[in-house]
Amino acid sequence: MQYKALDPLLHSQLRLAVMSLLISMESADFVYIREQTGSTAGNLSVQIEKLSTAGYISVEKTFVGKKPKTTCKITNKGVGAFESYVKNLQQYLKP
Amino acid sequence: MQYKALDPLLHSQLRLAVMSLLISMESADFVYIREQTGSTAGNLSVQIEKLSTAGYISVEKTFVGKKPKTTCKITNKGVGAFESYVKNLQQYLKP
DNA sequence: GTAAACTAGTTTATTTTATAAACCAAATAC
DNA sequence: GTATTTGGTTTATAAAATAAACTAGTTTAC
Repeated sequence: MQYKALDPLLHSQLRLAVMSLLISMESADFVYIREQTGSTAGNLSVQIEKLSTAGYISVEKTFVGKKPKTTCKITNKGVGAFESYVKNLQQYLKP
Repeated sequence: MQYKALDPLLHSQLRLAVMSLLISMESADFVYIREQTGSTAGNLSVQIEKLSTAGYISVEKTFVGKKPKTTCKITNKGVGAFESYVKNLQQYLKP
């Protein structure tokens, strides 16, 4: 079979966008990711939780002044998963 | 927002594989597509129906000898949709 | 100072999707 | 003839995405 399976965790528009953002920066906070992806907070919360559970990102919750702040970072595992997802996906895209 | 929406009809592993196959050949029949994509007949039947309803592919049912044969072709609309899907998706893939 | 609105999320419910299982009609194999 | 295979479709179930509702606290406007 020429079409390799695509990691279902990454084959989701929002989760892929989150990973795409995080792969190109050291870390990003919840609000920033929400703005960049144009997602709702609820949806983002769920998808971040999934990526975190899978070990693709790490999530840290702190306070900045009196406001809560959720900061996300991609993990080594996440980088690997993203890279092989992209590699597999390329098969589908080139004619 | 930097991440453009990905056509949900194409952002599905099996439907994308079907479109990927069809974009590089004049036509392909059901059995061939099932083999190449490694999908089950039931799943493929459903996804072909969706692509057909969307006007992304055309489906022709004939008989070869006494056996039924379902032949699929990508439409102009389908080519356009696939190309813009790939274009939008690239944003997510490059760091 | 207190009511209204806003921030930063989480949780729960609903809708949609993907997948699997069951089925059907005809053909071929035994 | 009946068992199996072929080429599918239909229906049921599982999983996912999304939206709506809610929480907990903060800031702003009177």
